[in-house]
Amino acid sequence: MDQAQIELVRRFNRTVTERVGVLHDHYLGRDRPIGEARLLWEIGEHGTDVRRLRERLGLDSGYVSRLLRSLETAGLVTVEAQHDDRRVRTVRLTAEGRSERGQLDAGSDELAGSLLEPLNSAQRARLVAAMDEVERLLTAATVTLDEVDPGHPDARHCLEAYFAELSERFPTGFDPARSLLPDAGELRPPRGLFLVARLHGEPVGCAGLKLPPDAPAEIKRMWVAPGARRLGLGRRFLAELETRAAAHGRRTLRLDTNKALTPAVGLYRSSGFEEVAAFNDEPYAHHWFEKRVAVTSSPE
Amino acid sequence: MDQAQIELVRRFNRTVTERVGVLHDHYLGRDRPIGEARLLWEIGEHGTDVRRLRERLGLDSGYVSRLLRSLETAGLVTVEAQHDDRRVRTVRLTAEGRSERGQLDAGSDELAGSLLEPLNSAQRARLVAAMDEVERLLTAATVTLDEVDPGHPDARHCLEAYFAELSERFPTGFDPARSLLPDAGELRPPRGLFLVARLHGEPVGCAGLKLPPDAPAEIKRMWVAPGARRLGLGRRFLAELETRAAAHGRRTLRLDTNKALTPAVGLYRSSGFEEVAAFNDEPYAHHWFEKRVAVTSSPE
DNA sequence: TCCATTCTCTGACTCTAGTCAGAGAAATGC
DNA sequence: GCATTTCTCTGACTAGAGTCAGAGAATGGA
Repeated sequence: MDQAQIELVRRFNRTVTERVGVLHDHYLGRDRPIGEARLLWEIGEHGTDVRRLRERLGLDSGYVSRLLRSLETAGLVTVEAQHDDRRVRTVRLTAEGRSERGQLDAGSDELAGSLLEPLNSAQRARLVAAMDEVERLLTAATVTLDEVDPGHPDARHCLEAYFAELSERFPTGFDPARSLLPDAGELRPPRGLFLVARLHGEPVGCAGLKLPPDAPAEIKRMWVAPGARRLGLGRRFLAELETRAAAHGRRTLRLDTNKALTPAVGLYRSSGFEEVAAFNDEPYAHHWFEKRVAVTSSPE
Repeated sequence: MDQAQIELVRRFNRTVTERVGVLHDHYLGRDRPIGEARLLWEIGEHGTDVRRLRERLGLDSGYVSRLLRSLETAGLVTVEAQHDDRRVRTVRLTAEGRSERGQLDAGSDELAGSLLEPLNSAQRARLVAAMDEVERLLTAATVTLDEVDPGHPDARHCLEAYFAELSERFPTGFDPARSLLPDAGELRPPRGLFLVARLHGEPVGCAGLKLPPDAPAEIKRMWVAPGARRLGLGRRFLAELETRAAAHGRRTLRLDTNKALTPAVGLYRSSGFEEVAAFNDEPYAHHWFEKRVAVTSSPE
């Protein structure tokens, strides 16, 4: 890896942690210890059960219990057993707790403001744009692609969202019954595979690959959640599927798409796909693409 | 301040502290507690005296003493009295200490590498560029401009560096005796003023303003340290001097410069200065600039 | 019905990261 | 030469942030 890049990243880490750290202590580290503050924040407006809280923050059960006791005696939260399972306890903010949480929120705003405050408006705009870029790329780096069964809850979640989006974006709506839908078996080994992208454990995208024995590999149902767009995930799916198709000895990858999905069409073209004549009669397709892929040395 | 910008900065803070924090713990937080690690790092290759160490890290003397004792018994440092002032003690790394410090260094490199590692090379380049921008702008925001006497050590430090740079950059060299040098009194109230820019307390730039009673205000000796360039400091000096000239009731600001200082010439033009005929016979000047400034309502 | 499991809580610890008050040695000012 | 200051060190604390080993209540499954 490039040493100059490493050096720059280190400088960035140093400056950012120093500057943000100092301001963090100033605006947020005043009265309440950060353990309690984090908890207060994570409880949220509508309350949660203790178990989930513990899981999200990765804390010891005894420790959380003690923190909650302390918040309770300070009158910021109420803890009570759930009536359908009296082992599980639910935490809720009191009015006072809500106000304290609001103060934390305001402190975060002030922190952010004080980073921008000394700059003129052109510099602010540049800083914010660069922060956005850093944030997106760091987030992109934490997304994982995992092969799952198309029946997996995460896969189904993505597929439902995908169909919902199609019926919204296609001017004619989208009726699954009219489309050439692969049955689930076609996207499951050995006849295919299905990938789910996850960010912090939550599914944020999917893509399927059909591997028919007598025809080119075919990409189906590629979708990225709106909140996870602009992370280069589409391109990453394509690269991953290409590698996997090659690993299965396929030399051609193809797909069809609807003209309403403009950004997708652009993605395919810029990823080396070339438009070809219709290779199926999918009623919702306007474009058909194909790409030659390099065969890897050791197909599985 | 723009709420959308605030929101973005908050997202940035959250993502960066989370991601960098986790990796920090993973790569650097292993055996040695961070207090000791920070100290080990700050001692540096060539050793320092305890007082300076304490000052740089802002720690209690008792605490530092204890940390040093612990590092000493671990065989990582030696502490001995300075022979010219036996109250002051000097810390030096042993071979073992140097190796441990090297490991911290390597850990920092690994941390930086692991941020880049999951990305493809185009994304890496974009991330590094954005980090550089963020780093520069955050650094720029911590630079202060203070009015000081031109005889102040920080002012003299800057002026020496300035002259050294001129004699290096001018093809003919630079001989202060041949130049039209304002005497120090001209850059000191009431006949003028002198500004020093400081970053973390270190002087990183200067600019003087002459305020002759019978002629336009004139900028002299503007300089920015090489390590502090690209922070918009030149532009900030100009804006500050303009404001101050206006506050003293001046309607015109002028300056002369040498053609070897190309970036400076560009800065003046883009800051609204217009080239005019020579208004003095400074032998080192090739360009003379002037700008009309708006008079503020309440001149001091 | 009863045994295992799940969930929360309590008590008893540990380790960092400090703070504060003073003691003692060395240097400095007058 | 003596008082004052400077610099470092020691002892005695504190608070935060956890960890670990059970105990006890509720629940679920056979």
